[in-house]
Amino acid sequence: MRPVVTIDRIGEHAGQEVEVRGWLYNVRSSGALHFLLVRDGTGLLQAVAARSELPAEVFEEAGALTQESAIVVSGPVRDDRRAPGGHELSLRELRVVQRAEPYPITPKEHGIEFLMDHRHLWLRSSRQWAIMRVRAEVERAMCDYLDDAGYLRMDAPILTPSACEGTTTLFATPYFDATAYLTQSGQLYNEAAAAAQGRVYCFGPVFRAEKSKTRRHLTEFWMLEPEAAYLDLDGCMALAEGLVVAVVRRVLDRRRRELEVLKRDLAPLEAVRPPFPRITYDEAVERLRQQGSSIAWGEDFGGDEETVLSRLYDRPVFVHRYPARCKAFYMRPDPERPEVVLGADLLAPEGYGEIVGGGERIHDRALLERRLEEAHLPRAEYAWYLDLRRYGSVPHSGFGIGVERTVAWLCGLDHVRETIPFPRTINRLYP
RNA sequence: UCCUCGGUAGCUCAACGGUAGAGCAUCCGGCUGUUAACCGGAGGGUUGCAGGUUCGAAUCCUGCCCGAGGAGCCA
Repeated sequence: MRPVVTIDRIGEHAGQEVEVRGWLYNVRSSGALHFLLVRDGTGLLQAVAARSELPAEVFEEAGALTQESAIVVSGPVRDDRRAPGGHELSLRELRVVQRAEPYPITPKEHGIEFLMDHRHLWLRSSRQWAIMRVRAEVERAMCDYLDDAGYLRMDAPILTPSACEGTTTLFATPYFDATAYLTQSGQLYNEAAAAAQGRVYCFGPVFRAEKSKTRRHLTEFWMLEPEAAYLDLDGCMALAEGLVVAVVRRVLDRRRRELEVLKRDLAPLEAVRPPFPRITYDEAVERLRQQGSSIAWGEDFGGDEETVLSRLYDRPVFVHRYPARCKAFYMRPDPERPEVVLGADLLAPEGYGEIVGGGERIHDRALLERRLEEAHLPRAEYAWYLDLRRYGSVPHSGFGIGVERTVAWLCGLDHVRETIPFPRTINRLYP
């Protein structure tokens, strides 16, 4: 009986006759030889059809196959240095499951608009294949790290009654006779969850209706958000540091082949070891000015400032104690310096900018009420949130880490839109 | 919302005031080790839309639509 095998394990079957089920990635022909490059989702395998070894009709059919036709090939496996991947299948039988129509994505260059219009097909090409596998590993590594650290996954709602933080434009959607908003963060619900379970995290899509058109923005993206009771800013930074180190190590360990497909320089990733530098906002402003920036104390950092700062270090860098006016209403002011908050952002190296944002939340009810008022947020909609400060309120912290920005950094991509299967941007809702 | 660049064959681009072209893809033919294979041939166009200038517009002008990069905003 001929075993059905996947290409990633083809090397275990050298000398054996096997069957591979997949799609034709490309075909090259040399008269009496056809080289079929077959993909099956686990890798690429070259199958060779030789005129001298096959019935004429099988040989003809192999040579006439179109790109992305669904095929099942079988024959003996050999080690061959000339073949991509080092293994090769000598074609004995060919079954055409479906002959593909002329495939729009040819082995040549294409523009981003065309590729995004064909995202459903583009995902089959080897770069996108590699990115999706890195993304899946990043998501698993993040969850594994928190699970191992005693955090319980407890997801937050996506449909919410109001703006979580009141700082950003939200997508509105009809909700029976009312209006619901797509969540921009699970943060507030996480605080309720942390009071119930101690250490929690949520993981899911979040939505921003900002008309941002940059390499680091999507309207729909995925964020992992841990939150823990009795955790202070230092503990919060230590958690983020441990998480990022674990994710980088895991990807280097298990997705090295994919990073090679992406031609990612591994040296900067190998350098990601604790401890990460921790600088204050004050120090960051000073460093920026040394670099020629005209930023004034109190201004938030834009993409340019983040890029300049992150290039000063060979590993991710924490910037903590931002001016309160730059940050969300719930961030806890530093008791020793109320004009700054006990929050921290983590900037990824190589110019990738912010991937983590978080810190201590206000646990004092009166102070929180005051901050809500200053932010002109409707008190009624935050009644439940204020309740958390009435019943066993404790110091607590948490952060959010953006999956797409993390993946873009690890893969060395210049835009986050390739890190999510079907990106949603200001002018793309299709496919 | 603002700034910059762009829209020509299915795709990537050239032609920049004087007969719309190339490579890839498709189809036909050739080639026993191809690596985005290569070689020969064929088909393929309302030059984003509307108006204007001109003997003549893909090319110059005006408006609009669409996209990309960036700013702002935001994470």
